[in-house]
Amino acid sequence: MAKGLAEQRRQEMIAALRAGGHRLTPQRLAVVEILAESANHPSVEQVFKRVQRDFPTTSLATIYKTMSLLKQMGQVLELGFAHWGSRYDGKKPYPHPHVICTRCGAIVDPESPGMQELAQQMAGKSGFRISHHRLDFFGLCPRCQGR
Amino acid sequence: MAKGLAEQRRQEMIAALRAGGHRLTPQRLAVVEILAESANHPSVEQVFKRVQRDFPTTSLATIYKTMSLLKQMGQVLELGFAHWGSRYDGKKPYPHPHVICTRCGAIVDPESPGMQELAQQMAGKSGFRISHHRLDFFGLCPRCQGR
DNA sequence: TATCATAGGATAATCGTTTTCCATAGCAGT
DNA sequence: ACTGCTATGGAAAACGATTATCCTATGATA
Repeated sequence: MAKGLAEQRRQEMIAALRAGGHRLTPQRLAVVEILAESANHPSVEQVFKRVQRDFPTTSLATIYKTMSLLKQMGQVLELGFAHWGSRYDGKKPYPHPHVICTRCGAIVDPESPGMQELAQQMAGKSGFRISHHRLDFFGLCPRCQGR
Repeated sequence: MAKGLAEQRRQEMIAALRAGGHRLTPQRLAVVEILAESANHPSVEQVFKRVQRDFPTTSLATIYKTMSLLKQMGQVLELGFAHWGSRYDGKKPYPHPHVICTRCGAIVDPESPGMQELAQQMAGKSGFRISHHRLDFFGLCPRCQGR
């Protein structure tokens, strides 16, 4: 929403790239800018097409590589789905709830009340008609914590 | 846990197949039995290997088809992941929280306190060391609700 | 500006899943 | 039980998103 937020995120991502010793190529800067600005959780394909507007020779592989790089630096959040492609969040690269339309694929961020809300309550807030949901926690099980 | 629960789920799945006008083939019955009994959220590959013990000529496609059928009848819950294969829950085929080990792939069902718990709290209960989590709601957005 | 490792581009490879096509076998109805 | 219709199983090809490969080009430093 706020213009300054996108700019701030852009700077943060660029700083992270610099700090990691990565090169600031035009393609990377383009991806960063798109991720910092888009509130619609874009797909790789969508980012690809937008980058192509400025750099027509860009390869899809470059987008994937850049996404992967930003992700492992914690600068983008990947929303991976099993049957459709992944979606990316560069504005809030930390875990937070999402409401997803199974028909058009729209993804919105409900204002997170602290995560201790019920599914039904979230449905009301977003105006979505919730059919089902998914709540996953990732980490190491007791057996695996011993390295 | 209880022996009777698996048997009950098996009966329910068979009844659902009958009600849907689907044939009770040996392969389907084998898949149903495995899903009703396994508490470890098996993958397609795991189900496949177990069915093969009884029916060596079984095809992987058959398992996929059967899983898909049971899923669309609401008799199994699919836990789809973007980068690894899907996992299936035939014991509790309705949305509920899962705790997943990112190292060994173990999946356990924490006793669901009503879903209004924080990630940190769930970590304590399961003994897992949570690194990140995922909370998704699926449904129709306002624009799509108008068919 | 010269150097050199890193990054980009094009394409092939990967992998879980789906589709295709035909032979087989459930499951009525006789 | 027997027959016949149609859904289902089996084998392999197709699929689609993502990843790897390989070579050239280009940032970043001195």
